[in-house]
Amino acid sequence: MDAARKYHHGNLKEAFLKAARDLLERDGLGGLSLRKCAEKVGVSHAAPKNHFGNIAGLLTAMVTTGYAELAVMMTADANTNADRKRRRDQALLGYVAFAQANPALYDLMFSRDRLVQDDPDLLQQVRACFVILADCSAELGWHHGSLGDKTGKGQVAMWSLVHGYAQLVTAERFKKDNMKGLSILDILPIIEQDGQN
Amino acid sequence: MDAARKYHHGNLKEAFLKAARDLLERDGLGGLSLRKCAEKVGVSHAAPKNHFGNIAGLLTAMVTTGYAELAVMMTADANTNADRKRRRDQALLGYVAFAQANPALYDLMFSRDRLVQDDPDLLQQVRACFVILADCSAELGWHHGSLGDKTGKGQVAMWSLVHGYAQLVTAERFKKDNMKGLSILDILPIIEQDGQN
DNA sequence: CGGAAATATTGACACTGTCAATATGGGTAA
DNA sequence: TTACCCATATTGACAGTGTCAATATTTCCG
Repeated sequence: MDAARKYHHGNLKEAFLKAARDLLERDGLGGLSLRKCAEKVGVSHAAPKNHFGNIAGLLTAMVTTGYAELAVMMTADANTNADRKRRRDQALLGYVAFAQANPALYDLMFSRDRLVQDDPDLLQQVRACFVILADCSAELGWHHGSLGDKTGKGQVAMWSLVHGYAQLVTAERFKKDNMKGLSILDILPIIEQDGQN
Repeated sequence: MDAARKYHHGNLKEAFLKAARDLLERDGLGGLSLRKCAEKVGVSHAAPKNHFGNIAGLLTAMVTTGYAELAVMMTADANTNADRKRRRDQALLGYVAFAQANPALYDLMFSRDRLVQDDPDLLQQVRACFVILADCSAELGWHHGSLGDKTGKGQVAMWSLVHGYAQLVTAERFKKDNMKGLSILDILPIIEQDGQN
């Protein structure tokens, strides 16, 4: 049997995820609904019940794929770049690029009340992204020159900085006034020690 | 005429803001609706139309008061503290304290699709908060020891760091694993130069 | 005092997520 | 093949939502 043609529709789950993603980026979170997705896919309005349970399940699944894509964006050319520092820069640029390419999805990825926060798949993908960022922070000389960071300060600082920057740079409200075209690499040297840059 | 007793209800606008605030922190954004607010206040379901237009107007007004409160939290003891550095620390602690005390509101304050983003009152309060943060960043020695920051790097970095930290520390998802009880002042020294701390 | 304006109510509408009941087709064991 | 079970999809219904037009009530002001 063809795996892509089982039963009525075939791969309805992925079709729903794609439809939801399209609607999200086109009309924003407010323009996304289960019934619109169902119409877009061409099934009845209650079809997603079996696959996602409720709308929080659909959004959580979509967000989970978002974290997976984010990890890919951060490690895209990890092989081609032998230089560790350049790899770190590319990871941070990839992070911001993902947020800018998918602003509504990125916002939803940090939503506090639309997702199933303890979903195992979601947590796994989130941790994968955090590990990559932790590697980035390991490149920096914390504690005023002494390498190594056993307290986690550096990881929290890196996570905070890049997430805060991504959130601000993708917000319509701050685009004109404050960001001034600064890239994440422009402000990164501030948290580096000893003039490495 | 008593200003608090005009017409049917009297100060319906503020009553709605208070009801919305209560519902938001109690039940989250998903549990907040115009009709619940109306029932809580004791008026009909279409009453807020005259004062806020639509629900985006109500949320925007509520968020605007949130920014005003945030500014107060950052400058609460600006007079009692003569030391500039301690004032800065108190401002950052106040910022995070506000986010932790009002997690749902803080999240809504950075929402991208539930607010009237170009509301003049909202923008004014946002800018007031940014000015305070800019003052905080002016305390730091950017550009590797040279004081002064004409590019805005420092302001963007400060805004990104404290917002990212506040967002992460108020997210259920990250509370256990990663934050490890670090305060904003713990990670702040990382973006300071020349071992000022 | 009387009209105008602000404010609140009522009723209706389309839209939403969710659920129970039902229908349909695939997979599998006899 | 046949018969059954289960996954999957449909239908219909329901309560809840924001929004609007029409209407009613109160206050304000000339």
